[in-house]
Amino acid sequence: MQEGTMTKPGNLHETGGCQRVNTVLSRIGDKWSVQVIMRLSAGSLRFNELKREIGNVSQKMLSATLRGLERDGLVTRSVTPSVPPRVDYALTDLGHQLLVPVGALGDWAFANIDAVESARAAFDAAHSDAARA
Amino acid sequence: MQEGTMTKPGNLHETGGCQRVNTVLSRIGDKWSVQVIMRLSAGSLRFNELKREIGNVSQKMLSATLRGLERDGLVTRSVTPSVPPRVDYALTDLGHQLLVPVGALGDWAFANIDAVESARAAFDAAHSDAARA
DNA sequence: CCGTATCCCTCCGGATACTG
DNA sequence: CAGTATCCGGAGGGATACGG
Repeated sequence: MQEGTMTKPGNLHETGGCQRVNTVLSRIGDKWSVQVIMRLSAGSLRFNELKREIGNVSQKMLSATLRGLERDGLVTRSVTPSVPPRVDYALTDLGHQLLVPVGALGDWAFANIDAVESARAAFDAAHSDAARA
Repeated sequence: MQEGTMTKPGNLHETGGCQRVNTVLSRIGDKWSVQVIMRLSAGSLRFNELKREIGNVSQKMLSATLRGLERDGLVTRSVTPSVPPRVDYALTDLGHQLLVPVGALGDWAFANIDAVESARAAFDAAHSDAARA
């Protein structure tokens, strides 16, 4: 982490910055955005290809997620007006750049998921101690 | 991003891994976790210190967030049974390690927030074109 | 001081059906 | 194929009041 940005106590009083950054974090945290970004990292995909790959996502949420990502300038939506219509989604430069920190986070999560899950198990066990000495 | 983990197409079929990783991403994405982790990066804080620093968080959400982080093994909760009671929260090793990728993401967000916001403005303008030629 | 409990309301997200 | 529209349940999250 760098000291010169939002992590320094000196500018934490600038709450506006935290709020704005939070809007980006919220997008990362929502249920499908990361999945979509990951799938598109290999190249552009059509709507139903995306839907098939992710598997358990509804059309509603997929289109909503894609619209959100498009709105944020992270993916492009290319319509080919043929019959049947064809729509391709791809990452923008910004989207590819986002892939770097998101990938780092994903790698951390992947590396530490066992630690987190065992911590959860321990915590839950310690707090359901209706049965103990 | 590394090729060897969850980002490789070869193991995307292992949906269980994605699901598990998603639980961690959800914690990052929730409204207060990142703020708390950031504040605790400088050292331990008491409940109301934390609450005051963040400012607009309710007790309910702060305690819920802290319990979640504690459950995941990211923060510790130290009770000093005095009168009045004193409770200190601090990052665990795992929490400090998480700070690295989270900081990277925060830095990305901070660096690109302008691009994202202008993309949003452009998108919104293009889609509220009830008034045009 | 440090929470928990309750109420209440909004938004997320799934299922289904329909349109271009 | 690529969505939109509608309905609906449930989780998220704020305000307030109360307990240890």
